[in-house]
Amino acid sequence: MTPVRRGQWQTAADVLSQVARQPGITRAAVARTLRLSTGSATEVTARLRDVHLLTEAPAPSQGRGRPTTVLQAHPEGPVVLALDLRQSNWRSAVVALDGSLQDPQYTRHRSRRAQVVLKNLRHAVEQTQERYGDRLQLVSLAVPGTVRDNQLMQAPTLEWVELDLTQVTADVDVPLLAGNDATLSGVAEARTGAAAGAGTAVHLIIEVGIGGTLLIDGVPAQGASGAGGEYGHMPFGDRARSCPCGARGCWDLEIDGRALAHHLKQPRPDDPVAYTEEVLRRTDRAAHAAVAKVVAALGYGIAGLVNAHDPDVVTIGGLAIPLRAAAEDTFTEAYEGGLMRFHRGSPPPVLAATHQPDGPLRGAAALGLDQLTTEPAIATWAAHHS
Amino acid sequence: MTPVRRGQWQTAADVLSQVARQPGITRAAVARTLRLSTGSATEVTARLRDVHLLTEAPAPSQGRGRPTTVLQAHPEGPVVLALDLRQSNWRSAVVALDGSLQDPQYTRHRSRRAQVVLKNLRHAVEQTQERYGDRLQLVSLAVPGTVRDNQLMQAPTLEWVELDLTQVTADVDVPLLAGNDATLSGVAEARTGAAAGAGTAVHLIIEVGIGGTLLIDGVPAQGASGAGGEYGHMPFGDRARSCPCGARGCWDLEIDGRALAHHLKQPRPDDPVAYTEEVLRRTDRAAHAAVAKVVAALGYGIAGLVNAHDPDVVTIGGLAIPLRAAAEDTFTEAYEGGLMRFHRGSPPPVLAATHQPDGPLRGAAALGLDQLTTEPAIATWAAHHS
DNA sequence: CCCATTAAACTCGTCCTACGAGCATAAACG
DNA sequence: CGTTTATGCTCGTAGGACGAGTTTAATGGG
Repeated sequence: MTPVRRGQWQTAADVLSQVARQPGITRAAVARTLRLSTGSATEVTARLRDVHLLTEAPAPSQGRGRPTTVLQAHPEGPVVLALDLRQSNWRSAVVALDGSLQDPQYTRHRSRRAQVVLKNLRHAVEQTQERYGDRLQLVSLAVPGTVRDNQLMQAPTLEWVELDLTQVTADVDVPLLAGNDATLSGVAEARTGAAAGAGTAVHLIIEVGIGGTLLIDGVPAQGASGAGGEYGHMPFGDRARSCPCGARGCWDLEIDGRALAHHLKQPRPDDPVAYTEEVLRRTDRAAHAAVAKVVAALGYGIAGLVNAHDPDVVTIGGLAIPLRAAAEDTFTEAYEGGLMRFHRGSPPPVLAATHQPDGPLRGAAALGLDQLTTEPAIATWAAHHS
Repeated sequence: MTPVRRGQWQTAADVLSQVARQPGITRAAVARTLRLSTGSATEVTARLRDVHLLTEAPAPSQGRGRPTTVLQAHPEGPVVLALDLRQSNWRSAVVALDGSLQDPQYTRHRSRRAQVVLKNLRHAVEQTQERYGDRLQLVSLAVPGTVRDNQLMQAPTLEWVELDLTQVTADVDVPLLAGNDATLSGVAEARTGAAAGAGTAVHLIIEVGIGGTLLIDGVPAQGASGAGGEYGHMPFGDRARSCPCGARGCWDLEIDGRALAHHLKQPRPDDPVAYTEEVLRRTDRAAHAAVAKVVAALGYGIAGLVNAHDPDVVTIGGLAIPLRAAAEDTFTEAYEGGLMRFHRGSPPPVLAATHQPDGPLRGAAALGLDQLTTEPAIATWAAHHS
């Protein structure tokens, strides 16, 4: 409750950010990267230990010299509850400051009705609150749909309409941070996955339609209301075809199972993901041709995004990985053919995402931890913990 | 040369950023926005005065109470030389910490040959160095072309090939910051123009082709090598048409004078800008139809970018303004028709840029000042000035 | 014209943090 | 077992931010 003095916990915040971004980092390594003197490092870690934010464990010795310690989350430290809502199930984990996941849970939906699912999430939040008490600082939720200021605007896979997600934390006095699952999986890739270390990264994931995000230094460009990253609704496609989103010529329509069905002159599939997997298993010429068309549209669109954003790396996830693998040459040709000439010398690599199923959960965890490792958050926590 | 103590000049840097971003701001206003106590404000300004970074002038009194002061750049303070290279001329101005432009100059190219133009710029830099001495901290250069790590990759309007721009500062020991003119005009709009205050903004400018940038909190997303923002080379267009950039179906080809000529079945114009202005002056049906097609492509593409980035506002400059004005309804129809449904309730406004001719210069100045108002830059300056 | 009101500047004691220098310590190496 | 090496620890110093109290310069009412 004492007013926060400017810069008081600045260095401490920097240290915690390091710990959150590189779990298992040692005290000496942190001091080196932050250019801290050993004296300051001693002081900062002592202070962080005093307020229950960190503990230290002896690090395995690396050659000569006095061994250093590994910085770990304090057993009484703050945590984030990360939730990942998916079409047929949802997952949760409690995340400590060093990024470690505790109590991972996996639950299949019994009912897919919005109110039932939200009630289950709310229950999970309440249980976590009971278990962790004041340690629970934030709930970070990944949702497969367009999210705007904690409101779900549309969720085609779940077939939900507009929905207030703050219901999830209605029973507890903890802030909620809801985000799009594709965006969050991009965060995971940019922090600890295939795009780790990239200054600018583009992440794309195909499930039903294509979603993604632009990441700058690991921070997603979420736009004015958090709805950024709807790359599937850029008009890369045939303007004659209209999209359920309301626009026409959307890239989406050229990419997912619906596009395959169109090329194969079949009716629009109920489950575009399963349909795509089915087509990928087929070995006939028609299936190959349809896949090639989709892969070309993918490579071509990615090239456009590379032209626009000049990323260090592009990461792809979901069905994009098997699709590309099914027509590697077609992809490369479309991708490189769509690039501006000066990019061709060293085109940004298009890498498969490494986190895959737990990307959204990891990303939600990472963005949640970002909130905890800000200076004001730490100062507030410290003020309450002697 | 004394090592910089962490956080030593943090508050001072915050104050200077305020001054640079809001020229003419008063000391009291700065203290309020930064939540500084009056005591701290007194100390910080005194320190900044001592090291020749700021001066204070009495502010016109606003009602009761002791009058405050306006924070201004110190007459002996650091400056940036902002340069704006254009097709037929170049401009320069010396920018002080409070954003004030001194010694504005305007020079028409006598020759458009790269080496001649660069020599003139180099001469201007040298003269500024002679006049300002150590006060000159940075040269910030706007160029109409793709810039990558201070190298010009392509400049279609100037018809220059790859070029090392660091030649401009070869005679002086001052860093160079080169950037694309469209990107920099976007910075100007986001800081003090039509997009002022926007968290996320998209800026687009049509001259020869279409360029632009995504701005997040006034900072352009410049990509891995500074070549971001080439929106003209997203494949929004007809894939059958190939673009001089090497790709196909570029938006560029649907937007500028070359597109108008295509629609009017005329040969590719030498000067697409003049050609566009000419067509805009025509009153015949064919010209109107051609303009309408281009305007539709513009609105449609902007909608795609809005879907992808969810900006607070879109700003347009150059020929985009008269083009839209020539077919307002067509634009609105294409723009709103291309938006995802949930954006239609309140589509981001598409505003005319307010800086227009001096946008790139202002943007270059702003990004240059960003460099000077960082904590390490201030600490270094202070160490050298008693 | 003077004094109350108001907003802001100034002064100063206190607290806090980062730093550096010097010293202590725990491993590996020969 | 001493030397080498990297790191941790202690403590004196310096400087900034803050708050409380005081002063100052304007307005506006009586």
